[in-house]
Amino acid sequence: MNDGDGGAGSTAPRKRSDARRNERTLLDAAAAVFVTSGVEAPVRDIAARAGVGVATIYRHFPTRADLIIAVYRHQVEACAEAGPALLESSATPHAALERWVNLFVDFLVTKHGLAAVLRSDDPGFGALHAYFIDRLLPVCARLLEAAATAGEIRADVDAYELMRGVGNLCIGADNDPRYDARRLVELVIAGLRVRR
Amino acid sequence: MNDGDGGAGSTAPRKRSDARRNERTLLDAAAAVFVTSGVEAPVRDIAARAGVGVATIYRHFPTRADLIIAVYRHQVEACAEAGPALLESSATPHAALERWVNLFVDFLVTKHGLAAVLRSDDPGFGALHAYFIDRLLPVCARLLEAAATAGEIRADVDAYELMRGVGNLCIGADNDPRYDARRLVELVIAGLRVRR
DNA sequence: TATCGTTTCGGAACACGGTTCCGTTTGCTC
DNA sequence: GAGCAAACGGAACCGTGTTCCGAAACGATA
Repeated sequence: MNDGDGGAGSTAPRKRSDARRNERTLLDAAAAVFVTSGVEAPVRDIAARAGVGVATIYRHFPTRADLIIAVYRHQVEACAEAGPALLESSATPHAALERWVNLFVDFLVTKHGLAAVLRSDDPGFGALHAYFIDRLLPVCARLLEAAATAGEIRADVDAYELMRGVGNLCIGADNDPRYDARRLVELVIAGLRVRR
Repeated sequence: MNDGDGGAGSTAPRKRSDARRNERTLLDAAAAVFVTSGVEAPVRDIAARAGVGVATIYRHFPTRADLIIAVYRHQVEACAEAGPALLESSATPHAALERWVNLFVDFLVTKHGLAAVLRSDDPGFGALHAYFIDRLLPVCARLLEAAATAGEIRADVDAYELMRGVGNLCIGADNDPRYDARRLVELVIAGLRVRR
């Protein structure tokens, strides 16, 4: 949470320089390994890539979830911020919702194995699940609400359920040419529409 | 495939009695353990429950997928056979499709962890994936085709993609009270309908 | 029923990945 | 430069899947 150099200037003891350097190195290494081997790549691989010992990973990122969060934080933030922007720039709330969901799906399917781990009941990934929910659920809820208010979609859809469902649909969407998650998600979005 | 007592009387050397007994015992034990601990329960747990050594499991079921298949074969068969029956007994092909998909979903969500393993890219589960596809895909395709012919749904939906999507939606549907896979699947089915 | 060859068994051993521990090193402060 | 705390690295530990091999059980034969 606190990287040691910014902060509110309160009780942050500023980390040692090698610690900060390693943290950065680890993030880069993890990002690289995630691209080639997926987010479930062995910890040792990431450590080797970064040229550090495995314990250093655990020291900086107590759970694997923390590491994944740190690696993708920027992109998740961008996705979260895109919500309101899309709502403003789109012709209709439904269009905004659709575009936002596509953004989310594109993010998930390009990160090998991320969707699979997002819903994992493994307590080790609880933090990851929580982060995504905390950050994106309100955005999704806002879009849903706007579309429902505009009478474009059913009012009985729960944002959590939708996000969870979309996340699930993205699982394994890489490495299977016969399966296109985007099409299925599109089907769900179509199912949301009120029948006229 | 061949349990050693039936067969075409060709080259089946009839297995030893203890082997047959253990196979049955293992199936029962696995079924029991799957109910309480899910299909990803440790091999040792299943062996212990059956009162046999771990090697005995591997001897009878070379991969975990083979064991899972054997345990659920009856139910999968029943699901497959329900397809044509529903098509005949339902008012419309679309109704039959909906009911069949619900059957499939009910099956998946009541088997802890099965959906998660069904789509797994782990080669060890390839046989499981293949079995489900082999057995159920034609049934699903038939229902889709009938509904499409009747003009009730889009004609551009691929059966594989639908099954895969439905399977994905069922992942983790147990142990999360906020997530109801049935509702999401319903949304997909609704999305299939042609807009009038 | 006693013997023997073969099948099957059981558990130890191995492989592999996550996680923790501890002696050593490094950076910071004085 | 000395002292101290933070941080490090890699060995060790643990749980799980998988394989190996000596022992036991089976069933045919005499």
